Parts: sequence; C-alpha cells; structure tokens
Amino acid sequence: MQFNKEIPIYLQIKEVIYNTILSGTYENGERIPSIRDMAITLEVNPNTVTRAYGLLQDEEVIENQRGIGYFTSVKAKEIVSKRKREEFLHKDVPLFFETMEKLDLSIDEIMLAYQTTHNKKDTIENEKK
Amino acid sequence: MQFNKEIPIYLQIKEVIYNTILSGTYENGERIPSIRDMAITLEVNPNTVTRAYGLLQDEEVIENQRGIGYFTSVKAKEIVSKRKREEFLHKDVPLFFETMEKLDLSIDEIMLAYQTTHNKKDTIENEKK
Amino acid sequence: MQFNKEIPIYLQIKEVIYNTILSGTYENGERIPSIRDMAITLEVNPNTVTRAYGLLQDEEVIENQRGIGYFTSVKAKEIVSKRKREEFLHKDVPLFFETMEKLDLSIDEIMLAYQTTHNKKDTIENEKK
Amino acid sequence: MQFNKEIPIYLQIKEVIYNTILSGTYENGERIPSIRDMAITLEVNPNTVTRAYGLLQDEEVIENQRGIGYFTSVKAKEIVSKRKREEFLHKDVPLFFETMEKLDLSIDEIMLAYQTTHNKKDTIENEKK
DNA sequence: GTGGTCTAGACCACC
DNA sequence: GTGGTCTAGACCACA
Repeated sequence: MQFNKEIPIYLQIKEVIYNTILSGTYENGERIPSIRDMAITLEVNPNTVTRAYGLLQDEEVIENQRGIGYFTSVKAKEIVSKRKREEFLHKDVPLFFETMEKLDLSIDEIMLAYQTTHNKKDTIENEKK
Repeated sequence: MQFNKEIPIYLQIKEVIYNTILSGTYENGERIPSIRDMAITLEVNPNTVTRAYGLLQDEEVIENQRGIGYFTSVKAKEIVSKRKREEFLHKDVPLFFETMEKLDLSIDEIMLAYQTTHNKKDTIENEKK
Repeated sequence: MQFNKEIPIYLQIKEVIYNTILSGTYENGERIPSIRDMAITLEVNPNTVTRAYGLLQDEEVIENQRGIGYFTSVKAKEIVSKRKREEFLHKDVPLFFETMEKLDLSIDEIMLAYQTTHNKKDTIENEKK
Repeated sequence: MQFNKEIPIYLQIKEVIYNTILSGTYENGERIPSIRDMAITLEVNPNTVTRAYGLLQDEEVIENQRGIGYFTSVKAKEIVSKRKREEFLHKDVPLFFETMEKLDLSIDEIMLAYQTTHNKKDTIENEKK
C-alpha cells in the first residue's frame, strides 16, 4: 500500500483500520492481523504498525490479548463512529461554514461546484465500464 | 500569539495574513509590518516570519521593496480569494461530502448540529454585552 | 476469569492459588484441580497453568503425584503465609512509607481516605442485601 | 544511570522526571533537557527518551515548543502531585490494608518491622560518616 | 540547534 | 506463534 507522504504513516494506518471497522469488514470482537502480518501487508516496518495499534488501544478501539494478538473491542464500531461524528460535527462543520462565509460563498455555489466535480467522477467511472 | 502546536508556525502566520487581507484590514498595495516588527508582535523567531513572507512573495500576495519593506500586491485580495476558493471548492467540499456519507449523516443533522453550536456561541457573545 | 492485562497470567494464577490456600479453601495436603481442569475453568491455555503450577512446585507449595494429580503440600499454608509476610514487611511496607513521605501525606490523611473508601464499599455491600 | 531491568526504561525515566518536578528541581514552566541531552545523560537511546517525553506530554506534565525544546507545563507540579496522591490513596492504600488483613498482620507488627528496617538503614548511614 | 518519523534488527517474555 | 522494548542510525521539517 502506498501512503501520503505528508501525513505520518502510523496515523494513516489508524485511518485504514477505522474504515475497515466502520465498513463492517472487522466486526466487533474480531481478531485483527498481527503486527507482523499487518506490517508485511502494508509494506512498512513492524514498529510503525505497533505505534498505530498502540494508539488504537489507548482509544479502546482494539485490545490486546497477551501472546495471542489484537482484537477489536466489543464496542469498536460504536466508539469509532461516535468519535468521528463528534469531530466532524463540532470541528469540521463549523470550520466549513466559517470558511464559506469568509470566502463569501453561498450554499448554491458550493452545491453546484460539488455536483460538477461529482458528475465528472461518475462519468469517468461509467467510462471504465 | 498562541499557535497551534500541530501546524508549522510559518503556515499559521500565512493564514493570519490571508485573513487580514480578506477582511480588508490590509488593503491592496498597503505596507505591512516589517519582519522584525511582525516577529515581535507574534513572539516568534524572525526566521519564521521570513519564511512566511517568502512564501507569500512566491504567491505574489506580497512584494518586497528593497530597503523600504513589504507591501501587499495590487491584486493581493483577488489572488488570495481565488486561491482559497479553489482549494475550498475542489478539496474541502468534496472531502466534506465524502465524510458525511461515510458517517451516514444527513444534511439536516449537520445543519441542526451547526445551528445548535452557532446559537450557543451567539448567546455567549450576547451575554458578554 | 478476567485477568489484568498488565501482569503475566501465570503470575495471576499463582496469586489466585495463594489466596485459596490462605483463605483455607484448599487445606494442606488437599488435591487441587488438574492442569486441564484449571485451564478450562480459568479459560486460559494449559501451558499457562503448567507454568504457574511449576513455580508453585518449586516453592514447595504444591506437589505432583505422578499419574494422580497435584496436591497442596503439608505445609502449604505456612509457606505461603511466611513468604507473603516477608515480602510485604520488607518490600511493600518500606515502599509505602517512602511514598507517603514523598507525597507529603500524614498517617491521618491516609486513614481518613481509606475509611471513606472503605465505608463507601460497605454501604454498597449492605445495599445489596 | 542504571535502570531496573524489570521495568521498561521509558517508565523509569518518567518517574525520574516526576521526582525532579516534585522536588522542585524543575520549576513549573522551566525548560527541561533536550531529548538528545537527556539520552546522553541517562545513557540510553534517544528514542527511549522520546517515548517517555511523549507520555509526559499526553499527561500535560510537559509541553513541546516546536524547534525549541520541552518545557514543564505551568501546572506541572500540581498535576504530578495530584495524580500521584490519587493513585496512592485510591489504589495503594486500600491494597495495603487488604493485604494486611489477608496476612493477619496488625498495625503494631508493621510499625515494628518498619522501624527495625529503618533504623538499620540509619545505622548504616551513620557508620558511613 | 530542536523534535518527529521511520527502518532494520535484535532480544525477551508470554501463550 | 504473539507483542513489547530497546538500540542504532538515518532523514526530514522546523525555529
């Protein structure tokens, strides 16, 4: 897997795991790949995975069972979802509207720009088929 | 001034200047504080201001007149505005909608959360008066 | 059974057995559960129980009778009690007073805090009845 | 400096810093040695110091100023003191009394044992003089 | 100068 | 097999 050079790899690994949990690929309480396996899959150093797993453990999204491996916690999906929503609603959303106002943009202009971009993407995807 | 520890200070200084230009505090062609003064005001190392000014100069938002000082360019406001709008519409907006979808949030929920936060702020500001 | 993630499970198993001996649940010379049974009861790997039993055997707290099973030794309770007391008096007690001094706490403050916590617990237990 | 092999070095470094703060050697808001300097002083790898500093930063005992170094926070001493006291009073103290009870020891016996050990130490120290 | 990140490789305890 | 810790050494961004 290739990573964005601007953001620390261990944070990007966290995001990857968040997404696999949110999408239901890892169910609550399920075992996740060992540090070594994950390191091989992602083509990074095991230390880097260790760091990501450590943070996720601090957030109680995953848990370690000594000598066995890491498991998603029983409330993993709920924790991730809640945390992400809060961050989005309380940080990203206000920032979004502030920027909108500062740049003197109306919702209509934004929707228009978005749909243009979005449709372009759809067109590309359709062309692939 | 208080800076966010997560983001390089020179980038935060750039943002500050962008905002003073967008808000009209610095008009086009107006002289801005010298590197030294700015450094004292912001309580940062002059090198850090130099870096920020250098980038702004590359973007043609400010100009240097040797021996006199730095001035906003004649099109400063337009350049900043255009750059910011493009970044917002092509990067932030799509990301915003993607996140919205991933977290399974509707526009209504977002507007509601935003208005709640927003009103709370207004209340606090009114109380101060 | 729930184990503390921070401490090796085999050491925690040792503690459990120490306590059952001290409390008189296992009398001196009594048979204790087989490794297999204990592993099932505690929901751990049999190897882990083997390790705990091995250490207890080294300390002469339990004995193995080939083909029959494990038994507490004739002096089990005395050995455990002596070992625990020594460890407590020579290690825990001095550490306790050192910490007390370092944190500038008086005996009175400690007794007060303890009784508050203790009484709270009693209340909860009484409420259950 | 030499470390206890049983406990991770980075945790022992944390303790060292706690103690220097509690004793007033590092005042609140004071700069502490850079990661590299501390690593040289303690004769450990810089990564190990980084880990300790990172944890202390999470606990808001120290703060980083980009490109300058680490500083104790304005409330460092209070935070450390409070945290330590709480841990001691709510965890160590109850455990202490529980063990006391379990081992059927009286306060008198403990005080006696403690004073014996303590006096022995004093004697040794006096002999050195 | 400062810290932050990452790799490589080693050793150890635990299950 | 698993994770946890540590070292050595490198590179980079920042002030």
